Amino acid sequence: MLDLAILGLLDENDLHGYELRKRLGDLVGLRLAISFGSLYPALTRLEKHGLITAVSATPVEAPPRSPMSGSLAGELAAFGAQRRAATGIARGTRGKKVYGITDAGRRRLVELLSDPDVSDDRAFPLRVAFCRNLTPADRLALFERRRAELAQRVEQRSRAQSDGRVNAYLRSLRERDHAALAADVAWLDTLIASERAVLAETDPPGGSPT
Amino acid sequence: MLDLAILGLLDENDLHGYELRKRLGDLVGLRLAISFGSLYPALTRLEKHGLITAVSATPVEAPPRSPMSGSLAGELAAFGAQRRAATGIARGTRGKKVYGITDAGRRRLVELLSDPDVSDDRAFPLRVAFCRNLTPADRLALFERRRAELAQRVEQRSRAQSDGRVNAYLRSLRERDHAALAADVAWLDTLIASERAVLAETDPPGGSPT
DNA sequence: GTCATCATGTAAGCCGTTACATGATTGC
DNA sequence: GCAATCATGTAACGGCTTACATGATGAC
Repeated sequence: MLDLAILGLLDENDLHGYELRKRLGDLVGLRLAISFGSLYPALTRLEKHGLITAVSATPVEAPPRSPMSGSLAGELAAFGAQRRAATGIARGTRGKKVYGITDAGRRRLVELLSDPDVSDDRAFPLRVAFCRNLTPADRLALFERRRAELAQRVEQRSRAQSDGRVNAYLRSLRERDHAALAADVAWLDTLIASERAVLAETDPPGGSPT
Repeated sequence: MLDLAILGLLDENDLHGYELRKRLGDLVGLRLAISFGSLYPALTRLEKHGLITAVSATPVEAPPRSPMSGSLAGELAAFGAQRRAATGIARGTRGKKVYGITDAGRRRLVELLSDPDVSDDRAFPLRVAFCRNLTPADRLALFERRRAELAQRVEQRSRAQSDGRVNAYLRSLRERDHAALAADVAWLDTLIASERAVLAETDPPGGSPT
C-alpha cells in the first residue's frame, strides 16, 4: 500500500520524503499518516529496485515555504537559495533527497492499480486516487470489481443477520454498517456510469457492427 | 482490539477459541476475521493474566451442531458433557478448551470501553458492540468523544481541501469521504440522543436545581 | 546562540498474518 | 479406514508504529 502511495505521488511530482508524507496526509484525508519509520526504508527499497530514482535538484515548484509571504522575505529567501546554489550549499541538493519515478516504477504503478484483488479497504481509495494512470477500460474494470466485492459483502451480512440475541447497540451498528456499504456501492455506481460515458464517447458512436 | 473482542464475547457466553472466531466474524460484519494464529496466543495470554479462565465443561447453550438437531441430541450432548465416556457423543470436554471471563476480566473490559482515545476506527465499532457493559453516562461520554473526533476530522478536511491540482477522481473520493464522515456523525447523534433519553428517564424528571 | 522546523535515518516492538504441524470426532 | 470438519497450537514473517539519534536551516 505504501508503494502504491509513493509511486502514485511521485508520478505527479518529484518529491522528497518529508514532503511526500505531508501530501499523503491531505491526499484523501484517508487516515493515512504514514510515519517516517516506514516511509524512508520504503524509499530506499524502491530505489534499490529501480522503481524510483534520486534526482538531486529542483524541488519541482518554486516552494512557497513559509506562510509569511511578505514579498521582501520571500525574495530574500529566493535570493538566498540562488546564492547558496552558487556556493554549493543549495538547499535541495544537500540534506534533501528528491526522488522521481522511473519507467519501471510507472509500470509497477499500473500493475498495482490493476491488481484483481479489490478487497483491501485501505488500499482501494488510494487506487481510485491514482487511477488516472489506467486506461478507461481498466478503470471501469477496477470500479466494477470493487462494486461486486461490496455487493457480496452486503449479501453475506443479510444472510448471517438473523441470530436472535442482538441488543439495540448491535442492531444500530449493523444498520450503520449496512448504510455505509450501500452508500459506497452507490458511489461506485456513479464512477462506473461516468466511466462508461467516457468509453461511449471514445468509441465511435455508431459502434462497431461486427 | 483483540482483547476487547474476546472479553466482550466471553462476557456474553463461555466459548472456546474456534467458536469465538466464528462469532467474531458475524458480530458486526466488521471485516473482523481474526486468524487462529493470533487468537490462541491471545487466549493463553489473557488466561495467564487472570482475565479469563478455562472452564472445562458445558458449552453454555445446547449447541445446535448439525441440521439433525432435535431436542434429543441436545440433551444427549448436555448429558455427555458430564459423563462423556458413556455415550461417546459428547464433544465438549475433550479437545475443546472453553473459556469464561473472570471478575478481573470484566473490570478490564470496562476499562477498555472507557479508554478516552476514540481515534481507532477499527476498534470503535467493537466498543459500541459491547457498550452495554458501561453505565449510561459513560456510554454517552463514549459516543460524544467519538462525535467530537469525527467533527474534528471534518474540520481538518475542509481546511486542507483547497489545493488546486485535483483531478475528478480525487474530488469524487473526497466527496465520498466527506459523506461517509457526515453519515457517521449523524449516526452518533442518534445514539447520543437515545442515550440522553435514557438518562433523563433515570434521573428524577424534576432534575436537581442548583 | 538558541530554538523551532525541516529532513533523514535506525532499532525495537506491536499486532496481526500465513503457513505449518497436530490431533480428535464424525460421517460414510 | 478415510476424508471432512472441528479444534488447538507454533513459527516465521510482514507492515507499520514509536522512540531514538542526528544534523541542517532559518527566525529572532
